[in-house]
Amino acid sequence: MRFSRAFIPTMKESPADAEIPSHKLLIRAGFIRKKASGLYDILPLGVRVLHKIERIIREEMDRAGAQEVLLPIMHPAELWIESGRWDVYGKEMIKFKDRHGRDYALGPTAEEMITDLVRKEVKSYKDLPLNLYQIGGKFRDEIRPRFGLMRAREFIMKDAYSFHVSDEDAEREYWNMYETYSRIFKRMGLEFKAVEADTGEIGGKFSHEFMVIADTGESKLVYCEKCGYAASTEKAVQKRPEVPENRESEFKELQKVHTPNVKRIEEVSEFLSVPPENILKLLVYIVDGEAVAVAVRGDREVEETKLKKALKVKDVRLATDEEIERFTGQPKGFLSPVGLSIPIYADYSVIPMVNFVAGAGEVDYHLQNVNWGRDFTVKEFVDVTEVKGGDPCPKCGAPLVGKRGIEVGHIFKLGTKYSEAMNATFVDENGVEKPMVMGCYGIGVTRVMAAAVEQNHDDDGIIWPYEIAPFHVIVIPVNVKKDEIRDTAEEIYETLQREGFDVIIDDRNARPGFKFKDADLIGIPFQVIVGKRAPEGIVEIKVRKSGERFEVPVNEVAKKIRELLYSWSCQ
RNA sequence: CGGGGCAUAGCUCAGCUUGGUUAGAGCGCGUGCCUUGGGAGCACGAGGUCGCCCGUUCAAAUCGGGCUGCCCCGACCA
Repeated sequence: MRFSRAFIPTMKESPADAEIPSHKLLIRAGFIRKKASGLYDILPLGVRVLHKIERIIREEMDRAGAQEVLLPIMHPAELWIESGRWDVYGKEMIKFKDRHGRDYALGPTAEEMITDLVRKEVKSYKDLPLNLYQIGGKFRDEIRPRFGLMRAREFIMKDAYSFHVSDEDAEREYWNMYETYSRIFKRMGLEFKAVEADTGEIGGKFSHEFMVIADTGESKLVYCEKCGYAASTEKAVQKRPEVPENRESEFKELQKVHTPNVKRIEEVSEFLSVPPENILKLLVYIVDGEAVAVAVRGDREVEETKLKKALKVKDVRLATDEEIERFTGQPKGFLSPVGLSIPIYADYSVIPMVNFVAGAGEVDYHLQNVNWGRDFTVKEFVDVTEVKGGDPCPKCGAPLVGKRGIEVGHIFKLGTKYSEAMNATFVDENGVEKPMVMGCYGIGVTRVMAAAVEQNHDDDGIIWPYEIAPFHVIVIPVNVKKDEIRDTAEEIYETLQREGFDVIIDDRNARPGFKFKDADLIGIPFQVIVGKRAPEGIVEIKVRKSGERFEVPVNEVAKKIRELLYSWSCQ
């Protein structure tokens, strides 16, 4: 590719509506352009990266025994009605009618479509297992598209669905996909972590998310370097503490203290010189329409996904100030568990607490030496607070590491939810008809591109991992008007291409600084700079990632790049 | 959908508070000169129904109302 002919519109300034590095840089470096909220044009450089990502996915999926298909993105409503998701999925789906007035949707995911295909064609256990995948456009009318490609309304996804005769076989395939995904993200050169995840709407026994580690990630995760435990904070569990022996013997007398205008935990902590760990935080939640109190240790935060699961409810939200007063008869900021009329669920973190501080149920007063069991009744101890870095691992007790991540892959065991709803059955070796057991496995292809940038960039621009870079090498003649420089650059360009590298030559008649800036911004791993020493047959290789520079003879450029690549792969 | 903000040249933004000549700058774009190891310089030039509609006024980018689009904060997810 010749830069002078390439459609690579770079720019010096970031668009005003871009917030995070990947969004800014992908636009500045000419990979994408915004069409409308959550909709992006993918430009040639972007397409090159996506193709590379897709190629790795295809190779690994095929190797794992999956087969590629391509289903329509326009889904007939009947299938979604049949699975019961036409209304459940609701506003997230783009729905429309054709000229005959029939309902359709643009597919946000394809369980129905694939199940319909398989139920029609597969009747016997002899045809199972089956793992089918596709790579293509998906549409979700997100409530709030944001962060560029990270949460777009139209995006590219690899979605795979597997069908099995038994739960055991579905589980075997689940772990097959787990290994496959690990290989995929490793090959892409990304730092990632597979974590236990909440199964959400889909349900099922377990599920893993694949997170690309990045500070700007929307998801939080914790992992244990000692035993390997890793989980999304929506899922990460706390070990249930033992109730201390003879705790009653430590109980002190309940006391009411005047705490004028002291509401927040930090304020209470400071005013009474009590650490937050010995203050009870009481929150009122509306769960499926009913008010409940949730008690947690003062330094902990409620994780609503866990709360939802622990209480086995669909909807969870914090009560408004008005609702708090109405349901508890107590003022916000001084809520007391003592004499509270609504049920109190207490987090595990409350179990070991003794003689703690809590609100007194009236303005400007707190209670000291409060004890659960004596002063109020806990309806149930539940695990509902967010696990953080530093907390003990629930498996082995070692301190957990906390990180932020970008969810780029998710694998689920679906069970028979869709096969039962849609009557996808097979006949087993005993002639018995059974529903197929399913699994599903997604990778956000466009999101991977954004995540890769989020994880690999610096002040000058993108730093692509070699495997998914739009080009491996950019050849930069510093002055195309000087024959020796231009000719040497052209020679290197052709040689590298012949040697199998993806290479672009910056043959534009521009000043060197201008070209260097573009090369850094676009993030091509190797820059071959052809300058002053070209007449002596010496050029410079600059490594984008490290900034290292090497002077090498013209005929050893490919060799040197190979050496560098080899040394990286050994790390 | 709730809360907040923005909308002026391709991009980033001034001007608006206190209405009044021909609406500006930098970057980018075109032409010429000059320049070639980190987004050079000079000259000339093109480019705008000031998001849309309604209103107030002798007069609206500027004041008021409505609409639309976009962004940020919460519930969703690859």
